[in-house]
Amino acid sequence: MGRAPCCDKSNVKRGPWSPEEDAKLKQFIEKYGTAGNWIALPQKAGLKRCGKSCRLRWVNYLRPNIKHGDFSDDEDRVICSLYANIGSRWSIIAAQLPGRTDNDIKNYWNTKLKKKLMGLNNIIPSSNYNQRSPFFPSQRAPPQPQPHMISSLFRDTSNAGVCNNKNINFSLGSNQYCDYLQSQDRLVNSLKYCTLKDSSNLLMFGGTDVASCFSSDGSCSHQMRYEKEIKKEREIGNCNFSNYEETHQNFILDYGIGNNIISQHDEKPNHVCLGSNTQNDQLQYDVEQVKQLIGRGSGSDGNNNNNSLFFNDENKTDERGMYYYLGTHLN
DNA sequence: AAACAGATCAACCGCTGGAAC
DNA sequence: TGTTCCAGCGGTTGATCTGTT
Repeated sequence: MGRAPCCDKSNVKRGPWSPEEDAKLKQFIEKYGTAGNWIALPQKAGLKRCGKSCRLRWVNYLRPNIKHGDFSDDEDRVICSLYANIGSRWSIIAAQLPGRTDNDIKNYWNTKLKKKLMGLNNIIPSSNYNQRSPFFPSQRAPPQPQPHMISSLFRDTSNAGVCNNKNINFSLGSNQYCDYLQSQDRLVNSLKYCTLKDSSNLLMFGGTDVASCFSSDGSCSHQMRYEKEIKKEREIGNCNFSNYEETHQNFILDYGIGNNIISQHDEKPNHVCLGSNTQNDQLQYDVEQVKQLIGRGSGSDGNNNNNSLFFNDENKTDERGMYYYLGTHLN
């Protein structure tokens, strides 16, 4: 049994709003507010519209101080930086840009900014353009700017010592990628490359293999995960990854499948946990060790560039058959 | 000038989470 | 604790605009 519809769809007007409707809605809200009930508002305001439609019209168009068009370079940077960090959470991004709506930013990203970045950013290996994704073999991987690629646009080479900064934040995550790993019951060097840092010293994971798991909508993002979400994912047994406890300088990086999310970060402040299928299988390092284990790579971003750092504890990564690359674009 | 293709963006849809009961 | 309702969110659609042939 589905939910009851929010309004009688046969009795409400749809499509573009007329100036008269705009005026009615604006006048009503300015006089009475929304009274916390959008569903009841259209009837009170004398509008033959769905409450949702009214809300959307107000929020995206009629609300005071709305800005449209002409995004500044600064706004571009904010959008890109936030997208690199949190992905397509447009309402959060919009909250950082006064006067901009989530809808506007979403449209701007999808129609202009994404293409602009594609044009500027040559990180996307050209060989990938006509290559089927190894993770989604049946799907031609469309070139999409990925967060780690975007970050590289904002690199600050003066931060070359980012890995020595205490604010290192490891992040890896992509629902599609996780779903894939889970459904295939397969770990494919889940940690591939960690490309870049931006001015906030954020390290984002990405790289050739991960970047090639594009979904058609480009939503294969490598997002920083918040504790709330981690908990949720733990609860549903999904795999996902990172957490950053600023208070304790903790970093947890978990590539596991199923019920293998590490949960002991509160117990071991200043530790980095990599992996695991079981807690015994974890690789644990304190922050100082991590600093020492990060070295320069010799070309492993899939683009034949000598531009990666790597996190490499040979004793342990060998037995696990993987390395941890921290790719950067340091020249 | 007409036809077509691609770009744009306002609006819609379905889902989710939280509040109220 | 379970159910219902609603606001808000992100993805998608489709009408319109703009550029190209």
